Amino acid sequence: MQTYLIRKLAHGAALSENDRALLKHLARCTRNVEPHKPLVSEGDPVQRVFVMLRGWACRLKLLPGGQRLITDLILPGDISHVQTNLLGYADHSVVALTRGVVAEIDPLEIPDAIERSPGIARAVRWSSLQTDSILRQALINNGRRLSAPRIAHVICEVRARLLAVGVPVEVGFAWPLKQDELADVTGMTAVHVNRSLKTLRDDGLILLQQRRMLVPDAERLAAFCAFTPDYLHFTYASADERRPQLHAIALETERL
Amino acid sequence: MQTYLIRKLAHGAALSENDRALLKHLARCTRNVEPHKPLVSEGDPVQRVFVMLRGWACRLKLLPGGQRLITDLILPGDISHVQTNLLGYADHSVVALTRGVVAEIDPLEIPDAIERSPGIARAVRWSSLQTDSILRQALINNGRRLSAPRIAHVICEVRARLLAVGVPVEVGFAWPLKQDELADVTGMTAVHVNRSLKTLRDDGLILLQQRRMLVPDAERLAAFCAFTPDYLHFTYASADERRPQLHAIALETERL
DNA sequence: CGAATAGTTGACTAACGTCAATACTAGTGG
DNA sequence: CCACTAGTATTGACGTTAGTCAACTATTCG
Repeated sequence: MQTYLIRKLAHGAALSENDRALLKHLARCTRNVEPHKPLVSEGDPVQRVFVMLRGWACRLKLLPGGQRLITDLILPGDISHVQTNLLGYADHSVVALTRGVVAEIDPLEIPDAIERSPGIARAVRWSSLQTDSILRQALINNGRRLSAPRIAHVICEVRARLLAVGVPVEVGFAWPLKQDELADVTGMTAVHVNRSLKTLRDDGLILLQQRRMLVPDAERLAAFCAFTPDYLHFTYASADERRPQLHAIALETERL
Repeated sequence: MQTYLIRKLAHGAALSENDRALLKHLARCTRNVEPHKPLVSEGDPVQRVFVMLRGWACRLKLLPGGQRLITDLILPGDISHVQTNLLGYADHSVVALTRGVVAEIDPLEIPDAIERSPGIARAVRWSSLQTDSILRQALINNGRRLSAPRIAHVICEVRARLLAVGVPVEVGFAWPLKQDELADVTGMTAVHVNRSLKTLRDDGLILLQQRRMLVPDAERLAAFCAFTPDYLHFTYASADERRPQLHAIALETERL
């Protein structure tokens, strides 16, 4: 169950068997979540660190006018609120986008783990560095790209992040984002997202139906939106670790 | 010289006299910087942590098409690249926007300081939390606001951040951002920034001339763009600490 | 003083938002 | 199995916002 977490952190540092066991132990308290149910609400006291073990979630903030914006997509393996317990309350909400499983970690256990394992210490720092980098990239994406490449970039990023934790994206992958949610990710309106998705489909850049996304030619989509995965900093782990049991899972999910 | 740094960090944690001395010692190596000169270039090896002691800088990333976007404004007291040395290279550039002074800290000295002082440990974590929060707010600002309130929000934020480290904003403050730079902050074009600034001026919300910004009615400007300073998390320090020696500094910054 | 840089303005175009009607889909209960 | 419903997706007509191009003015600096 904690596989995604370990696969993700393995990109940030070499993890020994001990480190992996320690991580599994840390993320031992799991909880099922339902779509659209908030994991954390803005203003709530926060005493836990979350790890997304399965499914998607997002951080979002509300504007006075009732508008929303999704600032981060939280994918399997991602850690949320590493430092937030410092404030004592959440300055943004975290909402599940799919059915899923999260682990809750007592933040008091973390310093101990960090002290015992330099690998974990490094990996956790790397992870928050990655979060920052993704945020900055989103700022650029939303600020300096037209609608279609903007959406394409989100798709490329999600695909790369899923690939990095071992989801077999080559055969298509679950795409839970509704059009209004994608609008809140990209700072657009749902209607315009619809039109932009249509052009991506019409140009054969994506195949999206029944909440499944297939990118027939990843290079072409990346070229279309000038996506380069370097800002994700997925460079540390071995290729093995990045793409495990491809064929096994491919068979499983063959049907589109 | 390190006053801004200490004033800023004092918002994140209570700092003893010892802590302050330690911070001064950490930031002892200072360097003058010139406007538009990069402090760090994307791809460069990074072995230093920077602290902005005087003047403004920014982080920016370039797009293939030659477009730029400024992801962070770095104001006096701000720390840059706390964790980046983990990657070994810079994934974005840092460029000075004004003449100024930066301190360079050897990252190897930081763990020691953190171990010796819980106050500094907490303050540094708080600082990177604030950076994250500012990034998320920028995403919302640029994604869900029209041009004039978007710019107004940047002005409100800068004003609040300067106020928090003791710059006497009530009498007007130095505003080094050229219109094309403000365009890169907000994800707009310079022409449209110009028009939006004009409407802000025409509505009496700001007074901007000769690179000096005066906000005659901060509440009105904040209301105009629905700015609330809570995401900056400037809540820890005492009011004294936040607004020290108003007139003394007024003289000081007049020259900058 | 002239050259370079920054700011301003107008006319026009492209991108995106708004409103509203319609179609599709999945789940529900008869 | 068929309505019925609520949520989601799609499409068109139209309005608004922001971008583009280009001329012109103001400021700065050598």
